[in-house]
Amino acid sequence: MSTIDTAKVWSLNYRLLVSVIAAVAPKIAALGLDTKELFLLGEVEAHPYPAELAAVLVMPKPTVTVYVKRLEAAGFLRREIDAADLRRHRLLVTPAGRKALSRGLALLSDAFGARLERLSASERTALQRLLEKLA
Amino acid sequence: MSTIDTAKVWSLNYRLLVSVIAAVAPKIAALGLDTKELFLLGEVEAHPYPAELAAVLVMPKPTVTVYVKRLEAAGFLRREIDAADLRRHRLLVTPAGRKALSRGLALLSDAFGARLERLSASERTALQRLLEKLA
DNA sequence: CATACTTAGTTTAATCTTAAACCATTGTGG
DNA sequence: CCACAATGGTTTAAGATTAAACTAAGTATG
Repeated sequence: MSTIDTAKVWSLNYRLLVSVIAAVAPKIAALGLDTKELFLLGEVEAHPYPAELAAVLVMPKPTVTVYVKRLEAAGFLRREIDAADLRRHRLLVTPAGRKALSRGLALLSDAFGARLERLSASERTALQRLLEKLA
Repeated sequence: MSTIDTAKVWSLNYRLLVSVIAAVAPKIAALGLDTKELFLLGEVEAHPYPAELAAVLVMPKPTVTVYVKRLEAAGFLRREIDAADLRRHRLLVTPAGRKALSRGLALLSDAFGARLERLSASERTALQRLLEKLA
């Protein structure tokens, strides 16, 4: 595959993601969540500290600070100072946060599902397998 | 695959893109280009009008205005008023723009190359075809 | 223990992005 | 023709994002 084609595949993939996410954004917003807040909330259980979230989500620390503040204000997150290390803020998803998270993920899933209807069943299976190989 | 898993696959895919792009961004910047400017420049030949670019790249018109201005200032793009419709600005990639574009795409291609090496040649072709259908 | 070094998270200030309103031109129905 | 809606593009002003500098806490070294 040529250089140009390789780059094209990825910019296609990128555009696909951006457009599907843009399409669900309003519905996610209705849950009281911004799309990126949703992604962040989805990683809190696995990575309960802001510094870890910044690393995993590939975003700068100040951005995490802002999102965590908003999620906390919205009641989707709580924070506790880690007794063992007073610098660290352990984050906890509240029940309301868990509910919003699962609804948000369902919306995302639906949105991608709709797009996937352009493909046949076997094509969908193939795509999923390819993405899993890459991710 | 459950709802949650579907969403997870796509958010993983999203993160993959973001992190690889973040990794090449400095090299692309050395060409005098921002990543998004590169994506835009790459579509100018196929879609030579700002309104079309906004639609294809899933970005608001004012954003296109800004990027086009910068690309023009950098000498990568020229614009002509369309004789047939005085509202339209036809965009043209300059030789310098073409050079920067192909270098930028090569950088992107290198960065994604490692990932794509996980796939066979035929799998890569299949992936491209599937993404084209979806995007 | 001091001193210097690293890490967690925040603040501030600058930059990037974009919604809303705008102007100019073109298309259209009466 | 002539309102009037639609389209292409820009401006402005507000909001989102983030680099740089900072505070506070922990770690390591002599």
